[in-house]
Amino acid sequence: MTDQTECDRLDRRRRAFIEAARELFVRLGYERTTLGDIVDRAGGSLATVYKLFGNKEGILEVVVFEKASSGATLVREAAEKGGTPHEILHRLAVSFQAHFLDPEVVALVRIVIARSVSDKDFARRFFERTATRTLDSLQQLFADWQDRGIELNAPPHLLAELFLGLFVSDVHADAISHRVGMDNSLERLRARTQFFVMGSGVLENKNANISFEGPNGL
Amino acid sequence: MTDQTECDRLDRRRRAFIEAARELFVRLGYERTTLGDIVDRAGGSLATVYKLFGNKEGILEVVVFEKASSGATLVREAAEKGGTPHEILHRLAVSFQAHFLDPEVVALVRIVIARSVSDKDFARRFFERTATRTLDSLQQLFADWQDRGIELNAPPHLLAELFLGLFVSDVHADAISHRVGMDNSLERLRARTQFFVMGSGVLENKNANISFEGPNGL
DNA sequence: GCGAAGATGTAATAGATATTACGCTGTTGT
DNA sequence: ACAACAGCGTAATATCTATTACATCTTCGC
Repeated sequence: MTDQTECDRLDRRRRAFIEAARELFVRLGYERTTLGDIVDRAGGSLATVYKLFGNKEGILEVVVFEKASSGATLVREAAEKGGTPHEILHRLAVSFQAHFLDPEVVALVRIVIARSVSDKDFARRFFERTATRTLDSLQQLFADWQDRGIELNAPPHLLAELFLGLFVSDVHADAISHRVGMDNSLERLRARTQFFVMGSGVLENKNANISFEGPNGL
Repeated sequence: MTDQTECDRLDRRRRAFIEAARELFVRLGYERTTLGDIVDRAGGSLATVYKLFGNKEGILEVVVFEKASSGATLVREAAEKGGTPHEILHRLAVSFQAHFLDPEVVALVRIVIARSVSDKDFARRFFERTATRTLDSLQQLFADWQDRGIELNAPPHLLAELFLGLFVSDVHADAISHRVGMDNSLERLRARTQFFVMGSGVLENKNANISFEGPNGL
């Protein structure tokens, strides 16, 4: 038994199951997707599914947490490019919108919410790895700005909640209404960034240019 | 057959079924609640459930739409009391928070989202009767203010979305995380209202006092 | 009290699907 | 080429629950 080839073969199977499961979960939801469906689509056999994932929950766990990333990376990237706070916030808004409103992400959120009733721990872990981390990293960002002398109207953690809330409320609407009359125009996004800039008090620091000289542990 | 007493008897049964179903749906979710559970808790019999509601979906429909009210009434009430826009918005924030974060409402939202995958129309109707109506009525409010000479930073419909979003994002967080570390303090609410007041530009109209002399079709 | 309409409780039906068991097949390393 | 073994396909199991059917019991006007 050459471990390498074995591992590859199984790994390919594993990938196939995961892709198929994601596709189906997204389209039909968790409950309505049967293990039979997954096997039909991925090839292979039920026995292998059970060997690899233990049970149906096991596959869901893998599918969800593979896709569930926090926005921390996006925050870092937007901040690293520098510019005025307003510019940074707008960049961030663009990438947040793209990330959170990705139909696959929304579909997985639906599934997590549905499961959260019977498996609170699962949902809590999901929340932790997505929202909580993103909030922390936003809070860091605002705290950094404050340290650099930018005046803010509210404590960083409140601003973090408010900024993220701008997008979460859209995710929620999308999760329920399945994008009826959803407007994702750049205009709308700009208006929201503008609104946040005014509300947070960042506006008054219009000329502050964030560059990278100070110690920056973000 | 005296229609009245018959009607009363059936009605009492109907109420009992609805209450029991709501209690169970909220606690266990829709899928995990069996019609047997409902009958056990409400008394009566399966046959009567089918006579009254047709099938399991029928009960869900009634339970959900009985509880799903729009915030339009809250908007009207808050506006009618008058005061500065800031005061009105704060009153509104208080009642919105109480309404949207009611655990039963959140639980029903979870159910609607879960069902939205297989029954988009159901979810769309829910969205229509809650979010859309509330948005319309907020938009009205802001448009009225504008007509009375209050300057706003953004068009009324955008402000309506943003104001409602302040609460929807909390509902979403609650729906997933089941209130771990949720802060519903009045301080936080005040900060949010303040934030909105700044962002919307209502602040600059600090002295405007909304009274009721003009035609007001809200 | 009586009789009929309607409610009740129980049990049968029927279909779905997670999970397990098992014999078969193709691959792999020698 | 071959022996061992991992994955395959199928079928059986076992349970669960919406829905229907039916015989019995209540209720209520008369």
